[in-house]
Amino acid sequence: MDEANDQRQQRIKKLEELRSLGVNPFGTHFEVTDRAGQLIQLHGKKTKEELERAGLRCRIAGRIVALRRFGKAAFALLQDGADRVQVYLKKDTLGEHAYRICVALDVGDWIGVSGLLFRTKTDEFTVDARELTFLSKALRPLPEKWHGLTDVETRYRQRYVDLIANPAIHEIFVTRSRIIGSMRTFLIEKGFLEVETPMMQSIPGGATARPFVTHHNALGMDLYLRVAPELYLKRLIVGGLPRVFEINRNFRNEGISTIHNPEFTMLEFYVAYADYTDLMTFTEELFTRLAQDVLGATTFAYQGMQINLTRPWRRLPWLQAIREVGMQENANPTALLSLLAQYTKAGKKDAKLVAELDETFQKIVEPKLIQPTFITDYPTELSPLARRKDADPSLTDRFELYVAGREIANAFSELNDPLDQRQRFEAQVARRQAGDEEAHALDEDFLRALEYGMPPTAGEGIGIDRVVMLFTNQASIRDVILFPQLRPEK
RNA sequence: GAGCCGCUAGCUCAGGAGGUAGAGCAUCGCCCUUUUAAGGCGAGGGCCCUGGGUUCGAAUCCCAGGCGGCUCACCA
Repeated sequence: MDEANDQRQQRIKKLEELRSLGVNPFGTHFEVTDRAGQLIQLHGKKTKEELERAGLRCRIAGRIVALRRFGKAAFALLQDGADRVQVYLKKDTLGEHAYRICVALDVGDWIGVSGLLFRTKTDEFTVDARELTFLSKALRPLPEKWHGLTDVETRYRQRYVDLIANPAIHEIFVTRSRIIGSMRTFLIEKGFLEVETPMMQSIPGGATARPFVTHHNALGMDLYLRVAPELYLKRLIVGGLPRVFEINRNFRNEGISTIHNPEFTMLEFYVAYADYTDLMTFTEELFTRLAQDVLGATTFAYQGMQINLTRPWRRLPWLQAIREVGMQENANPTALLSLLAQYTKAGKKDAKLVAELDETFQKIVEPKLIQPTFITDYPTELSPLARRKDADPSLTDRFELYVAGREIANAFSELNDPLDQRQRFEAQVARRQAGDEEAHALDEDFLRALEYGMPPTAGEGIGIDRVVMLFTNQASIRDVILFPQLRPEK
């Protein structure tokens, strides 16, 4: 009945044919001694004659992604990881029994082959199969060979098909892994200890964001998925671990967009005895290293912009950025000037003015920060966990890094004065009571930890998904997350 | 959450002055032992996202809903 099952029915029929040949369509083991990529690298340049003389045997496995049949022979294109190699299946060579297996093959099936390397008449590097082992049957057809899979919804929902059909997507996630690997190596080289802190927290802290709530049955209590690991990592600094980092998921119960997924990956690291200016240098070094490792260059294109990571990067105080960029871009410079004047007069403590300036910054300044820029000296009002500037306690020793008009990192000298931290928490609690669901809750244990003494410390968070977007030239965060959040089908 | 756009065969897409649906690839049958978008001949395949409405008649027009994309709002 269901015509969606038409091709599926055909494949089930072939599956039964395999069984009748004594072949298990879902096998267990195949000794792989070669990888397609290796074979191509080692022997792919050899001439027809060289290959013939060498008589190289190989044993590979993979998925059939294309199948060109003749009467008594066939060419199968085998996908092995990121690489593809052609296999020649000939009745005379394989024998009657194995060739009957060939007849039951479909695109999508997994097979193992051992054979000899050669070149065809058309000079294609090919494995001439001597043995064929059927490994696993695919009951569903793969997307079409030229256009592949383009439907965005299917690509996200059925990422497994996307990965099969679109090699470029595969490549993005290889790059993602390399970026994270490179970060980890860099940090470990610099003497950091990798740690893991709670994802389930009874008091969600470390960022201004709405948390997800979950429930622990045995404890009979609600828990929150963390919005940031910050407060736990600082407890470790108190505990005497001078350099720690964590690469893990954060969860924020907020809107979804091309740059927001409810769960996202964050690198946070903390350095005792350092301040935020040290971290600017450190960040430049880290990104230079990443770019070199992943792209082999420190300039690259992102969505039509040419990004140049050459050091040093611009450093621009927050207020100055608003004044400079705001005056160029703002449709109403007079209003902005009066806003800035009011703010200065109000002793920089007026929460409403700060909020207005913050809005101006986000709307007008952010999109203009294309080349890597450190925006420094954020108002204390906006930075409840950051150390105050000695010269101006209304501002903090903090920076955010912007690249391609987007916030990539946030860092500051950590507030280690437990009494000041208590006051800041209390201010947050007041905002929470006034209805701000994103304001921090007061974490008594964190304050207790600070009272044991935290050395001067600088800490930073880097949104890894956004870094991956940058280095892989992707416009949407969904294209750098394997399984982005979607509503359920139906 | 709001606006705009999309949803038709397994995949990629046509069709949309209203008359119950087409192509290519894939599938199935026959031929074919060096192809690579293999080829030749033939065939089958559709809850046209869902539910209402208008109409003699709806894939097509109207309303509501679902899912997705983009933009905006909020955030990293």
